[in-house]
Amino acid sequence: MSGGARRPVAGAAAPTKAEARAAAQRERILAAARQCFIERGFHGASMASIAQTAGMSPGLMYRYFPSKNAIVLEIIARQLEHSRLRIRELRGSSDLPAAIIQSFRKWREGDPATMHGALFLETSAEGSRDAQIGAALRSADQQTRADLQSWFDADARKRTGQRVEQEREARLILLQCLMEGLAIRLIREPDIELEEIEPALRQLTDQLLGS
Amino acid sequence: MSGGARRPVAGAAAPTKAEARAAAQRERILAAARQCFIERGFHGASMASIAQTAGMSPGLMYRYFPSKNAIVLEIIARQLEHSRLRIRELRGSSDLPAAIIQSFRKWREGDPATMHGALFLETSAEGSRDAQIGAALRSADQQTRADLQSWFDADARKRTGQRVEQEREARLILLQCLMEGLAIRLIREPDIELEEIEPALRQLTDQLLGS
Amino acid sequence: MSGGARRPVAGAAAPTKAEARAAAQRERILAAARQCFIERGFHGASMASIAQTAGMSPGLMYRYFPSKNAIVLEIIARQLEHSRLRIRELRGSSDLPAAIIQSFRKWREGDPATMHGALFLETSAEGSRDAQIGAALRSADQQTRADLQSWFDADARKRTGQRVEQEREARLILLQCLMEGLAIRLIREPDIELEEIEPALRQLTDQLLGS
Amino acid sequence: MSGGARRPVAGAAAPTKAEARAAAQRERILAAARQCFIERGFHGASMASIAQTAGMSPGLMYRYFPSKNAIVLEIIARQLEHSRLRIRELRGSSDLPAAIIQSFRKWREGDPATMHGALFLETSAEGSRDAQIGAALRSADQQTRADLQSWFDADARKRTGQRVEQEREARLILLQCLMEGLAIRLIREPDIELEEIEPALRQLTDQLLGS
DNA sequence: CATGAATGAGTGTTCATTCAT
DNA sequence: AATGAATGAACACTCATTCAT
Repeated sequence: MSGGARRPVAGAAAPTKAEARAAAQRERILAAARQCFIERGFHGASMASIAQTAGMSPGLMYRYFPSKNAIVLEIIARQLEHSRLRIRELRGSSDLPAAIIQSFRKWREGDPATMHGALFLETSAEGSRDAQIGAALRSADQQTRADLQSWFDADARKRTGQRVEQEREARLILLQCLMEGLAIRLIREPDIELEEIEPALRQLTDQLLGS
Repeated sequence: MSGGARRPVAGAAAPTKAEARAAAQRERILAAARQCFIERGFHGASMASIAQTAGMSPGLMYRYFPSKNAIVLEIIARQLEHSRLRIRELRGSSDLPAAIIQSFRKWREGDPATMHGALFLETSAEGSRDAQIGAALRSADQQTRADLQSWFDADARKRTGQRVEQEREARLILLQCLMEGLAIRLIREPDIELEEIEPALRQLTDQLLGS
Repeated sequence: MSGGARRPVAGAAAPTKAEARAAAQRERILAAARQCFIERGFHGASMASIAQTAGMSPGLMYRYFPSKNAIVLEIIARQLEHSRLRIRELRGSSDLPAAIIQSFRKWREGDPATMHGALFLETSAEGSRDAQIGAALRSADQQTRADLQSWFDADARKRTGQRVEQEREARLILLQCLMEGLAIRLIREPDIELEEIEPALRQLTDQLLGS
Repeated sequence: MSGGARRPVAGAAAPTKAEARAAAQRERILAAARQCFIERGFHGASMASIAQTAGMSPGLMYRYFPSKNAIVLEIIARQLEHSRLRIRELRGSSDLPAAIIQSFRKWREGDPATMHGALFLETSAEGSRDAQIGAALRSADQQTRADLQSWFDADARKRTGQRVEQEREARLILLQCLMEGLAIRLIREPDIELEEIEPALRQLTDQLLGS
């Protein structure tokens, strides 16, 4: 990004038409791949099926991605970024549990701007085997934790009398556990009524957050 | 053992030598498959690699399991059973958070009698695509929830002044979320110090359990 | 051919270049399969051997046929069609036996436009086990019978009673043909009523054995 | 068979108990193999299925036959012998067509003492590929021809020109039998001179087509 | 004599990847 | 830029054959 324009065009970072097209093609491929991965898994989805879903030939995909694995990695990276943005959105909210619930609700409705549950699970599993994915996961988790941290700091307005002053880190981790655990729950039991668990969730988050 | 009756006991379950050997072979295969599945995933592990790990020829495995899928299902079934037993063990404990921590500690040390994290994740992901696995998961979840239920009932000794009397179900779900979320956490961040989160976890479980 | 419209003809059946190539590939595969089936049988011929004979990779064949069985069925269908056409050719002939002899001569010389003997036998055998092949055989037999029927109708001209003393050997051979042909018939059409053909059979055997 | 007893037992050719048992085992295997071959074909039937049908272990079969192919060859040899005996039975009959019909009727009912149709076809097909089987077929055909020869000689009694108007269908069927039977003949005896059978064939077709 | 566990080469089939067009 | 035909090394699975018991 830094160090000058890659192509000698007027202006600093204006993409050429070709670059814009290439970017659009990449998006098409990634959208198709995401759909196929959700439906059949990373291993189960074939390049041919992704190509068909993207409406292009298998060969063309190799102009934009060097391998299937590269597509997987890019999908994972994007999903992690989406997850992080989703956490960030919660930060401004004054009613945390309601915001969490609302976020999960959108997520469960298949909002493509959020990480899909099956991909979340499969990515986590793959991360325990593939070093590259594992590193990406740890990095994303650190960032997410930092986001939650600043959120806690902002939210630590007047809160009184916690039974014990605990390590912030621990409470952060447990909040994350709660949310990811809920994610799995909703995959494995799609019929859970989110409204019904909201009060209990509120209680827990109150506890974690402080008062 | 040799030269006499093959079933010298009046009881019902004395296995013949052949049956014992067959059972041992099945165990060898399952142990090898578990290891390969952990290392490479359900789809990534080939029958050849499992056979090699088990120290036998590929063809021989088909004497004990009709297909690779049957092995996968058996692995999943056992892992689910182990998960359930692990929950049960916690029930008798007087110090719940400590027991949870202890359980997770054993689990993280790779105790083969507990469900492996990567398998847990991959099983959950696969369950969202494969109907048979999905059904097994839902069934196991119901049983686990029932176990937790009875545990709650037993533990509902004198507890006073909850801010709001909430639905039991919701609290059960959230406890499960917390634990499963912690499972994922430990896969994705193996360096988390369990002792450091114990106090906060205790706080949450107290909240969920009642007082 | 190049540079212009891909379908320059007003007619309906002008194939594109790609379609023509696909058709040619299918023919190459079928020709190779036919040869391999003749040499080694339906079950004895492997996809690898067919691919090698066709001068292509095994994987490529699956672009044109979904399975080995589909190739077998196509080969059988074509052979049945050829058989039927061969019967039809005879119809116009004024000298039937000469035409039959001529037809068999071409057939024995390996004319690939006629059904190969070994395939004929193996198809008949397989038809007694495989329902799909069995149905194809019965259907083809019905059509052939209908063709022969119309031939009879047209050919029922005046016939005079030759009574030439012929070589014994020839009559022996034909008796054997009759019996073995009847064997095939009864496999392919198990519902034939033997009583109903007895008089005609008697006539023929009298002719063969007799004065 | 000649040259003295193989084991130093009293008497010339009296089989020992062991030999008798071995012969019985061979029969069990052959009977099971015949059934399996009929149901699934030479290639489709596995040694395991034959062993199960015979009620013995796969390994034991190798004590009596060196290979699966040896079983196939023995089955074929026996079937050819049965065919020949069947022809012989016809010889004494005063009413040939009735005897043929009767023979085919028994055959179709699955008389295990006669060659099974599917085996007949498959054997004929296999004989065009396997030199050993081909030679066996040619040898058996020669013998059969010789049997028919003597039969002709004996049966050349006075025959009168019946000229009954018969069912068309029956004549159609027999024409088809004749042609298909000829097809088999030419595969099993490629040296047959078509010209030499033309006159007799003409006679038969005239009979079939004619008034 | 008899078993059946064990082998390993072979089967039909799939699929990531390449490349001539 | 784009195609899709082509490859070939997997894959899951089968089976004739062997051999320790």
